[in-house]
Amino acid sequence: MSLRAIKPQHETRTRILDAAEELFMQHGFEGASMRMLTAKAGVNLAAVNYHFGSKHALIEAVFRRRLDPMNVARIAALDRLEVDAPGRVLAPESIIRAFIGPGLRMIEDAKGGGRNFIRLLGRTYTEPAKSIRALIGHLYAPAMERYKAAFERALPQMPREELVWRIYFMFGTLAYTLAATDTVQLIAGCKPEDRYDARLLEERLAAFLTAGLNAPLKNTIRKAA
Amino acid sequence: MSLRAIKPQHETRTRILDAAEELFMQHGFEGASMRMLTAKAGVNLAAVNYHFGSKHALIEAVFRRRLDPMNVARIAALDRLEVDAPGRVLAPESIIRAFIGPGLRMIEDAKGGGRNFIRLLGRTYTEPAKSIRALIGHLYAPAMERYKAAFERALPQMPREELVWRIYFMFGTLAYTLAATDTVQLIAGCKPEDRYDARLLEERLAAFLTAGLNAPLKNTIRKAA
DNA sequence: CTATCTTTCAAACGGTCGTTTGAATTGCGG
DNA sequence: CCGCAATTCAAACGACCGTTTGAAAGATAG
Repeated sequence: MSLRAIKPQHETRTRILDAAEELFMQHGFEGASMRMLTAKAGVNLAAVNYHFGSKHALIEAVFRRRLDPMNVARIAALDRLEVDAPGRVLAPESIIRAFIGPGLRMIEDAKGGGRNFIRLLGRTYTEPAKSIRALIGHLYAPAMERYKAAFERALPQMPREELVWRIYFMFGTLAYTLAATDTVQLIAGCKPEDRYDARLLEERLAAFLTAGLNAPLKNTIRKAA
Repeated sequence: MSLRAIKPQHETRTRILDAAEELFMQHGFEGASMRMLTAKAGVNLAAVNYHFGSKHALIEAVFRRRLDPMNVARIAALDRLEVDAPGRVLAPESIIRAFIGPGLRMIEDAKGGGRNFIRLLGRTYTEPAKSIRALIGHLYAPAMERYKAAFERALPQMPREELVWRIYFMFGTLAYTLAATDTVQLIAGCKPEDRYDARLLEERLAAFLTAGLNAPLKNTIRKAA
């Protein structure tokens, strides 16, 4: 009934979340101030505290908005694998692809904030603030449990302790790869337009991680210490 | 000539560096304030600006103190490999071990700040502040060049672009592994006392990274996109 | 002991932080 | 059109930030 187009019920909330996603990624949680953030969103300084309660609650909301659906998708992908091959043992590579797929698909969302979020997420695994690490761990827990169990079923001959470490290494590689923008000059040798070709990146990652996960078990591993 | 033991020429500098190393690791560069830092070091608030000039210069000094010798050790380890096997092609695993060795050895320095530093360093690869990422990249550049060349010589049949990515993945795994303290509950299944058994960790990492680096080259990799 | 240079110290600087407040504005069912 | 609730707004709050200052204290050489 007005000149302006429909005003969504919580447009202000969304504008704040979008601005926060980008600024947290660029400057970190402490480096991005409420004044920066509300200015970018085009809302009043007090709006964050009104709609979210505090800066910390805003951080939490930024993660929940994207991470919850992403982990739902991860679990769904694993479900699909198990339904399609009932009773059979899954190939480790399939499980790896099911896990990294949703993350890489979000990176293709170039203009939307999806790419920003993925980079922010990668950063956050090594965030100093304990409360934030705890939040991330909490949001990840359900998917993590499912995948850990799937890997254990797919690799019954591997010692549990070694498997936990290898899952950990895979997780680290993924996190770091997604977090890095132009972190190290190392990547200089690669064409910029390839950096976010999710299809190519998925192939490269899947090959690397699968080989790492299936690395031969030297007898020294259990013997040492 | 006094009651107190010898007062090293720059004891204050050292105390500040040690405190900064630990607090930067715990709270991040922005989260650790000058007041925290000087209180922990037991020096006056103005001491940092007097001895280093600014907080940023202190951050730089913290990195230089440990990173320079570490990269010297890395290059020396590679030199030793090449001298011991003149003319022969190095095994990729040897190169990997030469690179991760100095980092893992520093982690064994439990009571000293070495372990703190390694964890701080792992965090910093994904640091939002551009100036800090640039500093790290700069300090790493010489060692990085040498190792990249060594991998190219050791794996002449691998496409350069794919090799760059795999080096990148290895770097990420290492960084993340060292950075993580108790980041994700994932690691819950592993005995705490094993977490920093550098010998065990080196074996696990070397096996994982070597397998990933040598992963089979699917023909899809170059074809896609 | 004196003179000179280095280092330490308490205090304050201007600025920015996250948050709160109370009034103004808006949207909407009656 | 009115009344009420939800939202926006400008302004201010106290706290903490990194840095600077100028005087006090310590070390050193003649």
